[in-house]
Amino acid sequence: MVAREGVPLYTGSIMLDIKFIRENKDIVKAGVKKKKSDIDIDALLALDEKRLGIMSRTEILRSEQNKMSASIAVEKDFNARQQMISEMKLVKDEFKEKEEELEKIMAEWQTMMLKIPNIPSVDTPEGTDETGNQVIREWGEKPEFPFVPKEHFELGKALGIIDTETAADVASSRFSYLKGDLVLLQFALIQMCLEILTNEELLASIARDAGLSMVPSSFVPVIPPVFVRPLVQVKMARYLTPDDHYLFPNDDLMLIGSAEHTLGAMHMNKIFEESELPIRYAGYSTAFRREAGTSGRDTNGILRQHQFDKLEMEVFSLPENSAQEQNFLVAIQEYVLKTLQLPYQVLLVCAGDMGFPDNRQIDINTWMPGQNRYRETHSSDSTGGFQSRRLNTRVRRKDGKIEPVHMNDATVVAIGRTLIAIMENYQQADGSIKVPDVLKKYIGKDVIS
RNA sequence: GGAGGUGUGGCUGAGUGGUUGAAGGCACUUGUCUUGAAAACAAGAGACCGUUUACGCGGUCCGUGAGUUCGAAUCUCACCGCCUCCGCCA
Repeated sequence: MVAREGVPLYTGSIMLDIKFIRENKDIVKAGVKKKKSDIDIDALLALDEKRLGIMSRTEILRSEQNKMSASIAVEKDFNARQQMISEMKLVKDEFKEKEEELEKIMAEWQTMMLKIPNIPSVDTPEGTDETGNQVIREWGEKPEFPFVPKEHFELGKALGIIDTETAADVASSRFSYLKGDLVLLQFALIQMCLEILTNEELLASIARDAGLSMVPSSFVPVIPPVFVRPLVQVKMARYLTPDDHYLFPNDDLMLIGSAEHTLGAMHMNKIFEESELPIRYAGYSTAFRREAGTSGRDTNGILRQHQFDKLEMEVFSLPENSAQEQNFLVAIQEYVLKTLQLPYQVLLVCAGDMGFPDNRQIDINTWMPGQNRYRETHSSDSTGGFQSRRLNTRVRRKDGKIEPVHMNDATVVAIGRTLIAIMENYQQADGSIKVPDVLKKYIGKDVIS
């Protein structure tokens, strides 16, 4: 089922609806172009026409076969029966031939379909890389230091709370030992965020302050598997380049790069009733990333690691509510950063820089004084019905119509980078780090020194 | 790791080669009855693809995939999941 090389073979129903592509050729073409994909929509549609032609011929043959079989079943006369059976043998041969032809075209068709990215929303800016991203909001006062602020790895090493050197000997580069108060800080962050996500009163006020007319229910905390089947990753539209993932071919498994990968797949092949939605999850897991092709970039400290822990939100909602859901998730992200008093900017990610399954992506970059710039700490992906169509996660509307649910995922807190932001923003002249007010109660001290 | 068992529609559960997308029950929807509800009775209800203005028609789906056969839920093989026992580990 899974090819050892390349992308696992997936034979389920697929991605962008082919009907939608047929009927909205120009929209899809423009969207694909905006996303900087080189997939040829005209070629796909031509292939699709061929596919439908062969399909209808196969179905006619199959229909004849079914009718004949039924006749054979009720035929009492032995000779007549034998006669019919030998006739059927001929039909069978032709049928097999057509079916093989169809199979070949289906494989080609599917390969193309899998390569079509989600179409960017209208408000998504044009652009090829992160320079095209638009800052839509900024918050917070950048701290002023009467000294030259240090980077997190200098602070961490001096305080004995980050050890990448031993980790490199034991594991390899891009791993680390987090120690002492930094570990307490991690669990304090997680605890604080889970308290936010399960406090319905607070969630309601976050929604209200963001101008959203919704009464959100609590997020359900989840600890998901960190291993996932490659085929499921294909359905999540997260199996793009095999090099990005840790693969375990002996077990036909791979490590997740985010809790999103196993949270989003929780309801494969499920039809929700309209009244069951929305469903909101908060998943805590370790994320694993090979960081292939990033050698030389961010090599110091814990900014870009092969392994880091992360709390992630995943929401399944009705299609008409998914835009609002994304705004809600971003509002939660901003609430967390405001609570921690960390300056940030909110970016509308441009078409060329956004994820393959996204139709709208919002990133948050948090101020890192040691680097004297904003770095990405949060991401929010609105994938619409793109992933759910592949996963076959649907909703039965009140009028009986069935359609893909919409899916949103977003970071609550990515541990490594958030720790960096705290360390660098809260550092003091002597190299110690003040504990943010809201975290003091979890750690039981005011300063890490 | 060894031995055995098992996988049918939202749930339960019949069905071991021939008009079986699949009996029965539960749940669901709509009627009748009722002041209303319950109960009873009657009828209806799967998903996907193609085709059709529509009614409809055709095809696919009984864990997944491949095979045998004129014909597969039913037979064969592989894989996946679940259960029980033994071993091992926590």
